[in-house]
Amino acid sequence: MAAVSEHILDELTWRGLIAQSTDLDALRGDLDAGPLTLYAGFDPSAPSLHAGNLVPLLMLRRFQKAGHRPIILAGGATGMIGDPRDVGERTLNPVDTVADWVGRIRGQLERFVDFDDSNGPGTAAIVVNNLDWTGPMTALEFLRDVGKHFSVNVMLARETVKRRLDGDGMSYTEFSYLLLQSHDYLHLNRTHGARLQVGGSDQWGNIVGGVDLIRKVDGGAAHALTAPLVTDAEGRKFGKSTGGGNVWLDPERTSPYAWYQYFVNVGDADVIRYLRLFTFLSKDEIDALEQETADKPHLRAAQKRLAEEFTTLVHGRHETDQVIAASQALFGRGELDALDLSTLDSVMAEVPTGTASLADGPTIVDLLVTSGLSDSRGAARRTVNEGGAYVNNAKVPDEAWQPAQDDLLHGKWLVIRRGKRNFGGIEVTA
RNA sequence: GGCGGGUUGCCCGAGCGGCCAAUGGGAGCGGACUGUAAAUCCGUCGCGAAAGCUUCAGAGGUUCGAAUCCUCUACCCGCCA
Repeated sequence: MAAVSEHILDELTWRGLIAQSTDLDALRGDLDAGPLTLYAGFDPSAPSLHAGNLVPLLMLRRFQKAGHRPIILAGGATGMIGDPRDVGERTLNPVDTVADWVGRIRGQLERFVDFDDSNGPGTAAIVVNNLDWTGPMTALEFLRDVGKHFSVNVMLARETVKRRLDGDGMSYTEFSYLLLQSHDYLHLNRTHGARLQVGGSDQWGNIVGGVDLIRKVDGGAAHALTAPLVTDAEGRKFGKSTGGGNVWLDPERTSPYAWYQYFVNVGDADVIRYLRLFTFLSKDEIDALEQETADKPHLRAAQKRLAEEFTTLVHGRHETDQVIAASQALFGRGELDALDLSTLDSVMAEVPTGTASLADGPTIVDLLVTSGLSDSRGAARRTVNEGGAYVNNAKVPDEAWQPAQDDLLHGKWLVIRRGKRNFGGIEVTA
């Protein structure tokens, strides 16, 4: 606990979390006047949040720790419309799918803030769903009370809209997204006194739309603050650079072990920035890790710390201890057959596994597929022929290779590896 | 409602009756180098051991033979009403 509390805006600044904002001095004044209510919205565009969503979510958490009140908005209404993106018109998701996803995401969101006043009086978080106030609204109300305040001229000037008009075009539905989100801000401003909305920088236009609406309709002053979109040093969208696909919060989609491994593998050029964005470590701690990365990069101290902190935040301390132990067992210098059975069992619990029987005479190709390390037998054969297949850390160069009783660790496990760092297991049954 | 253009593998994008499982790029994957990093280089990249099988929005059809031609359906784009 820092003795002298740093101003939240100063902290966000050194963390690199402020991309765009309305008048920061005015915001600072409001923040200093007492607990400020702020919100961020999360649309159910998938059945789970992914790592990138955590930037604004943790931002709410940071504000709460600084004595302010966060509102988490689950986009049950906006999720049925879809925020326009550059690549083209979205396909509408079925209503019951959206409802299902809202429920799942809401459960994930709730884990990152406190719902009591443990961070100070008036800081208890609340969760809302914009479907609750958007759903009952009639089309006429929407057009008269909300639509009337928006100039199509201005809307057409938005970057995303311009790009879309140059490309595939855009439906009226997506074009209207801005109005829904703007109305959310107005609603939360009226009902909960929300005076700040935060989000990723891609949300800037939507957020400012709400600020303008509040001013026009109620004459109120509200603030906007966005965080930069997280990309790696190559400018690639965060979460897309390793293994393809997103890094999900849902442990069924991205196991805690995979999550940990993803962050252990972050490049030197990104790791310090990620520490600032995704952890609550102090500036001094991060600076020290930066120095260590510069001096002894091979130790990967910053990566390990990032992975540990971030995994703990998302999956809890217990899971994190498990995956760290598993990672050490698999990537450490020790021999796999030196692991005792209970350790090996718990390591295998963290990686993808399958079962096989020696009586069936499985080959290395079968093992790669049933462990889940290879998508198809063809891919598995390729891996073997490329010299990327290992059993118990010994290279298997022949696709016809079959395990023998002697190969089993503790009489039951085969540790399969594809490439340098993809581990899986086979539990051998009689 | 009318006319015209489009829908290709994870993404972008060639192909325009056989030589197409389908050029090219990106991503992904494996190897070398290293530090479970980056950059670079090499290889690979529908399923199948193979014969072969299933793909080019969907459904039919023409043909010895279709991603390529015809018909209908869905969706997208543009112009006109």
